[in-house]
Amino acid sequence: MASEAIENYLKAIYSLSRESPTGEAGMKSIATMTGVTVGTASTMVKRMAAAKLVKYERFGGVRLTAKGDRAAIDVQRRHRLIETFLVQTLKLDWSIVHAEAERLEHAVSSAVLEALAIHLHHPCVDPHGDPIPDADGKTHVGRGAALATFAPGSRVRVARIADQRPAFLSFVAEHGLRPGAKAVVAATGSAAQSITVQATGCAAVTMAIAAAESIICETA
Amino acid sequence: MASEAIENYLKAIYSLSRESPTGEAGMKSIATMTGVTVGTASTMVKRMAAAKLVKYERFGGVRLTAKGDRAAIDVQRRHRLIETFLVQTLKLDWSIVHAEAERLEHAVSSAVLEALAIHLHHPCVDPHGDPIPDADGKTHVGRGAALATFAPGSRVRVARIADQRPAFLSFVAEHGLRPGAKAVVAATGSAAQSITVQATGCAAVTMAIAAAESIICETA
DNA sequence: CCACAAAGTTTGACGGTTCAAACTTACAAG
DNA sequence: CTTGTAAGTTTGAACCGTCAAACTTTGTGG
Repeated sequence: MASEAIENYLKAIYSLSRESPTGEAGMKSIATMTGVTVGTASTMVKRMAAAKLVKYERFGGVRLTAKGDRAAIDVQRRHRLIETFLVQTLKLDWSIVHAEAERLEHAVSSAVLEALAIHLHHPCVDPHGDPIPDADGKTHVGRGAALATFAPGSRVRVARIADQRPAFLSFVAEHGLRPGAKAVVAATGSAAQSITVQATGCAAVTMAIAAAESIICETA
Repeated sequence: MASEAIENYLKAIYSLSRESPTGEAGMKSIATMTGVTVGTASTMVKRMAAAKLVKYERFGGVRLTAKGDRAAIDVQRRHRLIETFLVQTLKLDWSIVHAEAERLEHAVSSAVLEALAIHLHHPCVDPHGDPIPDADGKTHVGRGAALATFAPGSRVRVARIADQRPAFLSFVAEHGLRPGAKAVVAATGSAAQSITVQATGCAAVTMAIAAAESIICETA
């Protein structure tokens, strides 16, 4: 249906508008996220508007239509199921599957996708703890807050890592902070903008508050 | 490396030149096989020649270079491993996996491909019995002759089905003639251009000699 | 309220892949 | 040896996705 390029714009607009207070995405950020110049993003968004995937007006923000939203969620389902498959079935490393899934997500038909879902027993989160929308596009929302918000002494369970960069994922895994792991917040140094945390069975690690923003936890 | 389009031309030229006495492919057949006009094929072959993937001169036949040959075999390996995966791991139907693999073969990286090979225990034939080249591009050749060439009374083992059309594959499967199955040639009607064969545990079936050309067997 | 920076738009161009249609070559049959 | 046909080539145009660069709008600090 939508071309590979369009699917990438959909993903970008989806995630940008999700974390914007206005619920709209700007051209600059769309361009940055898709790795393209602002002019290109502008051109493509206009094309997407013609295809009724987004709504926007000149110099105003970009917002997905219901159709665009559904399409974006579809891509997300494909992406996350593929990541799960790559880690679980093919035993590929957690830290690299994001890039691989990025290429494959545009090539899986829905027949293959559903067979994949069956093979994996309909998982509801991917290896990073991100929720996988079901075939109807509904997502089972997980609660949780950034590790940065917990007070010293808190016992937490890691739910999700909200940063796909391989180096960060390797760092996190190395210190035992994968989704599902239990940990204790040892100390928070507000002066040093840092937080120290110890996962069960691992050495304590100190990281910047900014990094801890990407580690989503629940009270254990 | 090579674009998706180019990979498709490579596959076409590879298989056409393989079954041509001269070892060369014609523009018309390349165009037909890739589903494109002759003019387009001509244009693209010229481009491939510039990229040293094929050798050809105006109004002469097209032949793969060593580099093109290697690239074509690579695509074939990807295609066949994916087909095997779709049938074996995802339990998709034998008769439809060809089309699915056609879309996926351009999106699997070599990391994913090798992980797939390991997961499948390095199979050497795909679900149709076609040999899967190894990572170095070497193919373990299987002997065998068309079912059409066996005399009445011959006991055979089906080795390979050399026709990917879903209807044909369904027909073959329905009569128990999947790769690996044992069968007996009951009769050959040279006047009716037909052959009757019975797979172990199935009813006998009569088909045209032309159809039996696509069923490759070995003496059992 | 003005000027300037940041964001957004437009335009012209390019590479890749495709088509239709006009044209050329090769070759076999008479 | 001519000629008709099948095969092949070329050309001009289109669409997609992209860029660079010129331009316009918005909104904010002084």
